[in-house]
Amino acid sequence: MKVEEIQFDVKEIINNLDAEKLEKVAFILKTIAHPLRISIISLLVANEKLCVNDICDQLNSEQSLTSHHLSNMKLSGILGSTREGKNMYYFLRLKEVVTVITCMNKCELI
Amino acid sequence: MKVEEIQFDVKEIINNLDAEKLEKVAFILKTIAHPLRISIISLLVANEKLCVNDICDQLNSEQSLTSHHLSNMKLSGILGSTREGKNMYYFLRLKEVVTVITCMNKCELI
DNA sequence: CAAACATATGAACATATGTTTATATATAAA
DNA sequence: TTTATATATAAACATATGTTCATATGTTTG
Repeated sequence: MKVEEIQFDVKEIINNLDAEKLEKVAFILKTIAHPLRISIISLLVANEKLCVNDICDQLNSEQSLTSHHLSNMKLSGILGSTREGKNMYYFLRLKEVVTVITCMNKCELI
Repeated sequence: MKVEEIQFDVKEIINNLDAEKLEKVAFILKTIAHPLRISIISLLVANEKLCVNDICDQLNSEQSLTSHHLSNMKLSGILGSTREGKNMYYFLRLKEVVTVITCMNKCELI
């Protein structure tokens, strides 16, 4: 796909991005734009669901900090959670996040 | 494309996202994740280059605020600028941003 | 060079976000 | 029902970000 074609697409796309949608997009981007959060999301893309301990172990992150980020992302609708015994399992709300993840990897950065 | 296929792709993708790249991605996302900034970028996708006044007029935004955001985005490498007489023209560094914009519109949000 | 125009910048402030520490709550197991 | 385990939460704090206002800088024009 050539640059001009991409650009044309983008122009089309931009015309359909009303202010309200822009704010939603900004909101979701801002919510995941943090290294630890992206790492968490990465894990959850690969794993379907994980409990807090799993995540802390794999990322070498503190329990409390991790929990804070998980709650925030849950509040924002990025993640869901479900309790199983002592563990709280978090999972992706895929529809909203997968395309963002996919996009991120497409970005050719710096 | 079915969800399972997308998910498979994403798993592949995630495996190639090393920590360094994650931070870069987080950085660029954070930089553009703001309504005014996205609006500015929208304009610049549609227009190739615009001076500060053009942008303020079209977005009904304050000169100083707009200028601050423009400088920040320039510092982050999102935008470039070039002076022509009294005017300072800003433009997109397309390679880094267009795919992000394109992605944003694909996100089916809330 | 003075005035007008376009843009940038610094200071002050408000608000949001991220982090740590300590502690509370929920569940399971002894 | 006490203890251990897993997670959540509140408070305090540090830092980052966004905004406004006033003013400085750069450029053109008279």
